[in-house]
Formats: sequence, C-alpha cells, structure tokens
Amino acid sequence: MWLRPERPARDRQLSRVAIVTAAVAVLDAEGTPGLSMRRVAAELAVTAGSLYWYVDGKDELLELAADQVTGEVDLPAAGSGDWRQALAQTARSQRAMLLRHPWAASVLSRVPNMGPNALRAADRTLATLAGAGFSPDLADAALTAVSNQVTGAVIAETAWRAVVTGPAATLADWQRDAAGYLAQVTERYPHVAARLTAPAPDMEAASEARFDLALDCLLDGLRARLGNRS
Amino acid sequence: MWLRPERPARDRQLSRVAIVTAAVAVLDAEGTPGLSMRRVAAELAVTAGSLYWYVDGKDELLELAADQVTGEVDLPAAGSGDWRQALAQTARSQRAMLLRHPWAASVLSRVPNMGPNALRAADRTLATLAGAGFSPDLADAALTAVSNQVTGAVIAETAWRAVVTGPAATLADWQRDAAGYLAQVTERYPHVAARLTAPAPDMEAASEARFDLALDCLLDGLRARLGNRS
DNA sequence: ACCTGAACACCGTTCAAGT
DNA sequence: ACCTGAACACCGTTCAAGT
Repeated sequence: MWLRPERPARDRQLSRVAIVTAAVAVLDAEGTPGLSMRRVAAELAVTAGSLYWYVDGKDELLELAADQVTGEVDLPAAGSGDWRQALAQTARSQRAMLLRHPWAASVLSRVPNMGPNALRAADRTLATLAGAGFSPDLADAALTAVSNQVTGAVIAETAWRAVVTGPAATLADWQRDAAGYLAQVTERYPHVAARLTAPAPDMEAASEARFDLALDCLLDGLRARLGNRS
Repeated sequence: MWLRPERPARDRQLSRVAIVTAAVAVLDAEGTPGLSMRRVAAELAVTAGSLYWYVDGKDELLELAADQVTGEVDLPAAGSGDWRQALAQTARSQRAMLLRHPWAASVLSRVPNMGPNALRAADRTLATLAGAGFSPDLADAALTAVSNQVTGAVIAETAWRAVVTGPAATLADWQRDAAGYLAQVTERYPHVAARLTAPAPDMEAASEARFDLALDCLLDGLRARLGNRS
C-alpha cells in the first residue's frame, strides 16, 4: 500500500496556459520550425491528441502564443505625458519584444493579433492619441504607420540575423563564406555591395539607430498633420 | 513501328525556372500552406525527388519564388526625376506586387531577399539617393525605412484580409459572425472597437491612403534630414 | 545526366476507447 | 471530463536503381 501513488490533487493535468507557455518556450528555443504538437505534448509529458481538448489546432496555438508575448510590451500609463513619447515608447518596447521572440513577427503575417493583450495595447494608444487631439482617422493612421514600421523592421532584422547565425557564426564568417557571391555582387551592384561588405562592428546598434530615425520621421510627420493644436 | 514514340527533343524535362514558375503558380493559387514539393512535382508531371536535382530544398525554392516575383516591381529609370518620386514609386510598386503575392511577404521574415532582382532594385534606389546628395548612411536608412514600411503594411493588410476572406466572405459577414466577440471588445476596448465595427465600405482604398500617409511622413522626414542641398 | 520509386522519419488531426 | 493509443493522410528529404 505504500506503493500506491497519491491521487493527483486535480484530475486535470493540462491547461490552456500551460500549453501556451510550453509552446512559447519551444518557439523561443527552436523557432517556428521546431514547434510541433508532439513536441509541445512531450514537454508536458502528455500525448499529442490531448492538446486538442484545450486548443483548436496548431494555428490557434500560434496565435495564443503570439498574444502571450505581446503581454510583455510596456504600455505607458493611461493619461500620462505627451502622445509622442507614449507612441515612441510603445513602439520601442514592441520592437524589443519582437526581437526577443522573432517567431511572433511571422505569426502576424498570417493572422492579425486580436488577442486581449494586443487589443489592450491598441486601445491604450488610440485613447492617448484621441486625448491629444487626433481625429479618429489620423489616430488610426498613426497607430498603423508606427506598428507597421515596427513589424517591418523586426522582420528585416531577424531575417538578416538568421543568415548570419546560420552556418556562419558571425558577420565576418558569413562574409568569408559568401565571398564568391559577394564578389559578383560587388561587381554588378556596387551600392548595395557597400552595405554588405562594410565591417559594421555593431550591427544591432546600427539597426536600432535606423529604426529610431524612421520612427522620428513618422512622428514628425504626424505632428505636422495634427496641426498646431498640441 | 508507328507506335514508337518520338524521342523528346531534349532528355531534360525540367529546369529551375520551370520549377520556380510552377511554385509561384501554386503559391498564388493556394498560399504557403498549399505548397509542397509533391504538389509542384505533380504540376510538372514529375516525381517529387527529381526537383532536388535543380533545387536544394523547399526553403530555397521559396526564396527563388520570392525573388522571381520581386522582378515584377517597376523601377524608375536610372537617373530620372527627383529622388522623392523615385522612392515613392518603387515603394508603391513593391507594395502592389506583395499584395498580388501575399506569400512573398512571409518569405521575407525567414530570409532576407538577396536574389538578383532584389539586389538590382536596392542598388538602383541607393544610386538614386547617392546622386541626390544622400550620405551612404542616410541613403541606407532611407531605403530601410521605406521598404520596412512596405513589408509591415502588406503583412498587416494581408493578415486582415485572411480573416475576412476566411469563413466569412465579406467584412459585414465577419462582423456578424464575430458579433459576440466584438460586443465584448466594444465594452472593454472602446477605441479599438470603433475601428473594427466601422462600416468602411472601401477597406482597400482606406489602407492605401494610410500607406500613402506613412510614406509621405517618411519622405518628408528624410528631406528634412538631407539638409537643403536638394 | 536526369528521373523514378520506394523508403525513412516526421508531421497535424481525428477518434474510439479507456478511466 | 479528460487523456491515451492508434490510425489516417500527408509531409520533406534521401538514395539506390534505372535509362
């Protein structure tokens, strides 16, 4: 009788959050190609089929995972500060979050994020903009422009990072491996070759600077179109 | 002897371009989930394994397909017109192309497009910008900002389109199907709900207008940072 | 050189059957 | 109600074997 295992406190071993959390862990560790229902199930010491009791399928699981990580975005306090700083802070925080979870950016290309965390973030910024005198249309355009800039920048950056982190370990390694192709590129496309062969010791900082520049351009333009009410 | 089939003019039945073209056709018709090696092979009346003689694998095939459609982008003539119009035209043409081939945008999130067509386009714009007095860094930032805005906008737009074109056929249908969720959203997130429940009879035009606004903001900002040399 | 056919290891998803 | 186990139909990729 000492061998008789104690019955689990609950019959239920699984939960939706447990599944989503496991999925996020797998995605962070091995990226989109590493995610499979069987893999997530194994992570939870469970059978693949049982996941379908809590989740509709792989696509829904990916959407849930994407919204879970959107919860990591820092939102400025409700009615605090000026709109420009609020928008910039949200954008930078969202960019940082997507760079931490690169797979999330590619989920967005299949389904718009309409989970609670995404809606909350969008609602918060729209409220801020409305309070600053933006018309509904302009507020909409502003939110769209900034978040599109974020996702576009993250997609380009992670795609490039995947090249460098693939077979090659560093930028210099890649430049050596692809030397043949780069030579051909240099000959035919001199301007773009300058970008590729540049030493660029701190690529991360450079792309952050480029992002900040684009963001500033957008914010300047929005302020100009807002008129001089604020 | 009349039954003896004429020998084919060439032994070779396949070619890389034939494979890529078939892949693009499948992708356009059925999207990324519809693409499989076996499907492309069937399209060419051939066995799946034979594709590997011409192509390294599915990932490479996707990259080749993406670069093939980037060839559809209209590039402004080499040294013609002002930089602003050239950049805007390229961006709009690229946006239109990605909306025609939505799967291409999601390919970019895995691998940066370094195919010949993409390099040619990038080189052309960089040359135009250099000719207009842009420093290499600013030209780089300009190209990055604009093309990131394009991909971000297209990703958001096609993702949204997938929602509406999924089970529901039109925006009104979707609004009816998701009425329960929308009611909950309206209560909790009033600002964002206004976006979702709006009638918006011409969504395509609206998102094009938003894109043009963002593009104009970026171009204005770049001109300001260029100084008054041009 | 180029393509077939079959195999391998893996998928997502379903569903009876158990508890 | 919740989970297992097995099955189904499909993958990408490899590779001997044919021609």
